[in-house]
Amino acid sequence: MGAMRRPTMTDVAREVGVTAKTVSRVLNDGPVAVETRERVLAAVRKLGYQPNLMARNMRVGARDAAIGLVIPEMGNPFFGTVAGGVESAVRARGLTLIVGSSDEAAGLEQSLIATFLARRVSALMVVPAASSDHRHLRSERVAGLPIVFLDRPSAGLRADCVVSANREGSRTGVAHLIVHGHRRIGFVGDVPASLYTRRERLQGYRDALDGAGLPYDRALVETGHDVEAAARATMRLLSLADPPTALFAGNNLASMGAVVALSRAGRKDVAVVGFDDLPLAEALDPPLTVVAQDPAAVGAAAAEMVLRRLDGDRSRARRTTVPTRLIARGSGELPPR
Amino acid sequence: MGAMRRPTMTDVAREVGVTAKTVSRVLNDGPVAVETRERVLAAVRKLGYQPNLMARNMRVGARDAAIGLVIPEMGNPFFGTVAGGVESAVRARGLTLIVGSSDEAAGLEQSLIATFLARRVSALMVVPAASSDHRHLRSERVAGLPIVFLDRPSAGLRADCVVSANREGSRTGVAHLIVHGHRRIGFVGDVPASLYTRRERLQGYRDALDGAGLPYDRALVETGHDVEAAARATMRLLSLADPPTALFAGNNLASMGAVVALSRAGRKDVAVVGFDDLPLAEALDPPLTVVAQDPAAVGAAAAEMVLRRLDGDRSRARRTTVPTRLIARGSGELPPR
DNA sequence: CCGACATATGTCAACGTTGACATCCGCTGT
DNA sequence: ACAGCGGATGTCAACGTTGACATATGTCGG
Repeated sequence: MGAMRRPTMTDVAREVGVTAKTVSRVLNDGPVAVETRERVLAAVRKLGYQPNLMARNMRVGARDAAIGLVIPEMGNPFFGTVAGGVESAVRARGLTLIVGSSDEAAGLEQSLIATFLARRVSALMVVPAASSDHRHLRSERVAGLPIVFLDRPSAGLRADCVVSANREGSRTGVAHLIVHGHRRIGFVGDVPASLYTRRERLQGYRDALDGAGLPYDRALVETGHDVEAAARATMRLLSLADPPTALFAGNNLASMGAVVALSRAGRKDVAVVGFDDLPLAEALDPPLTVVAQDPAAVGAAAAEMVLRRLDGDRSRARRTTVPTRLIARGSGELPPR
Repeated sequence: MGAMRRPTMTDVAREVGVTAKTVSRVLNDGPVAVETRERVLAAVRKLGYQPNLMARNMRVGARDAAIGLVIPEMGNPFFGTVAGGVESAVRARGLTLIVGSSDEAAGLEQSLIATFLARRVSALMVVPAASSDHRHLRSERVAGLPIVFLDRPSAGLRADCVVSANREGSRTGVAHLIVHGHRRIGFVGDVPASLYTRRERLQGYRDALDGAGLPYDRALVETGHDVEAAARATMRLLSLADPPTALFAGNNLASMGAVVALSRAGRKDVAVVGFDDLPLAEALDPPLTVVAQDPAAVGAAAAEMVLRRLDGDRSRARRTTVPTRLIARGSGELPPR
């Protein structure tokens, strides 16, 4: 018994002695005699028949009951949680979510989007890669395909988008450090500098400094995309001639890097506030104060938006902002020095 | 200009004044006059034509150039990293990975697999949900569809599978605690108790006890699937009449739970070894000793296996074990009491 | 007992693409 | 001049499914 062809409707039909159309009707709840229906179903089970969704979708011209989501990295729990939020919302409607990772590269993102489109997904959700451009999606939008961007807005395309309150959240976090007496506050941010979230959060940092009449010192702004790079960035800040007494970390990896670096350096006196919560934040010494995002809520909000669009909502593109929340645990309340 | 139909090959052909077949040839590098090719490509760009993969795949009868991966949870960085490992390996071959989450439910897993099959993926990779059964996939296997299981073996199906060295790794981790003088060691494990990784790791724990002639005390085995549940499990262990002096945590969430609980209880004297590394392990106080898995390697190994099968390898189903590595950082070397 | 009508099933074509094969053209060599 | 050839393009059918429409069979009222 070699590798055999997957059975088709016609095979099932032949087995029962009817036409493919009758099988089709059985499977689509059309009008079929009870007895026939049962024989067809029996044959379906016997042959292990599974309808070919591709052929079906092609015929009915419908889009696929799947929604494509593109995220920059699979391994980063932030995006994983976002995807989880999207999935539960989407699943509740009987739709399937298929996820792919762009590896933060515009080229991969575009080809991933192309394969999703070629698969005729019924909607597209995208966390844009750092330097991507979405002009190429204009024709899709015109053709009525719902497209929603998450965490970062689109470039070159008016479209729905759901983001965290980056600037406001950062301002609050940095202001918190200022209230506790800090005047030199380092910023450990994501890379590249052009990244939307990084720009917004840096802007919030500057807002807070401005609000307190403190100067903006470029020497206090460092960068690193992964944990180790962020740790090195932190070390550079600490070894400045006039080092910061507090750090603001611009995302989860930067927070980890800062925490790791301080721990290696044995510095428990440096105040830290991180953007985005960490699962072990409370177990650190001192426990980490954070500006918590709600990644699952970002995903869920974006999914709701997509579902509304699928239901025919044709209103203007809207930007939704998911609030952040300051959670004071200790590291952000340390006094200077 | 309303929502318009997506252009087909025929539309492009009409635009240029040739047949659809010629357009097809241009797009598939068939023999076409240079000048014709250029005019066709121009029309393709002008109309924003994108080939319909569904129709194409149906015609050529080929399976889709996509591989389906089912994981139990999107938000858990362990599975995210596994998926990342799979994706880089698969992408290197020009294949697309589509990921879905079963939410650790056998029913969802099965329907997710069904939608992948209906989309004619060319291979299936599955991290089985806790209590799933894969007999229903037998016909697919016979039909030559590569199926590889990750992290946990399949139930009711002989198939390739890639797992971590769970039992051996746990044995090593627990033996490490024993070497440092501990005789009462708590086990904080995953739930349900029937979960493969949980069983294997518990078995490794018992192996180590046996090896040292220590008794197995069921009161020392506690359980919790998420961080908070694991923290409560840890508290229960600590409040026993004859509490453990060390803890072995059976996965990343259990480790976090244990760490959080100890931190809340202000107990820095309890030794801990966790299965699976955590990004902040070294920044904890004391730094966390772990039996590190290599989730990306698990994903990569499974992907290699799938690619071999796709290349026609018809040899017997094989089980690959990815080794673990003990990383002593401090928490596992604390003395009893 | 006939026409109207409902129910069960069949026939055919079409969805967008490509494989198999046919045709058309211009060029070569003799 | 013409067979022979190779390159460019066209024609047709088929992939598996379902919509539109046709046909067969039975049921009922008058």
